[in-house]
Amino acid sequence: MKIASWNVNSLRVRLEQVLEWLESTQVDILGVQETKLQDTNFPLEAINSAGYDVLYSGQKTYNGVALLAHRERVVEKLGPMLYPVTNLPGFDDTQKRILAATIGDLRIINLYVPNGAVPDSDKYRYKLAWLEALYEFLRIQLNDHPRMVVMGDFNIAPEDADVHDPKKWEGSVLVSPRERKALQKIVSLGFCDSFRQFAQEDGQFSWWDYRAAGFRLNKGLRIDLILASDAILEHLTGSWIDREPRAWQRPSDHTPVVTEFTF
DNA sequence: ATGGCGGGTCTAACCCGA
Repeated sequence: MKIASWNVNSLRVRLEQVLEWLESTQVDILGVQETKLQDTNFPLEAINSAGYDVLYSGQKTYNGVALLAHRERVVEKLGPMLYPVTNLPGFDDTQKRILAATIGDLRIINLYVPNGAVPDSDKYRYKLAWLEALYEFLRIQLNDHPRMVVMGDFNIAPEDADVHDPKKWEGSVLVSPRERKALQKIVSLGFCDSFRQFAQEDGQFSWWDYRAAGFRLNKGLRIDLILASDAILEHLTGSWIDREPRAWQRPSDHTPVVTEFTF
């Protein structure tokens, strides 16, 4: 089974790209971030017609997440998406950034972690508070669901190897020590960064700035991650970044990341 | 050092992202 995560930067603009990519890659479960759509405007029929069940939690203008599961390859074999969660428990937040669901005995969590603006700003403090609430949520969830995939736009590059120019980025938001520690704390609950479970070439990123020819010059960051819990570690068979959609006309600034499992 | 691109919507001397 192939599980993928893609920040599409407006599902309204990127819908055809998402459907084309799913058709060509045969990805089974996809977490989408930054739909930027109210639920009343969600393209439910188009996604259902493409063969996917979908859950979504959106708002106007900002944020918004969705979770797609292929009807024949996932839902009919393992079961429907159940027990959705769209908020971090105990964290008062109007921003739609999380969507969790259970498929069979697999708990899937799709995230759009706050950006954080600049270190020590209000948005940065919100990011750290959000990550702390996420830590508590995942700690509880792992007890009930040892088989778990946590994916999304983490807005954190875990290591300097995930940054095109670590010197230039040092201390900036997306790489600053406090947010990296918050991510490490979450991973330490019992996850691995699936991409790093396999030998990878240097300079592989999942986001490139639209400005200053970021993609052409490969000035990017790897901030889109798929974490796998220890209980499913043995089922990992591969993890990669598909750069192709970033080269398409009118692309998202993120490209999809994929992890494959034996189940 | 700055701004650059590309989404959004209150279409702007706009806001936001990463």
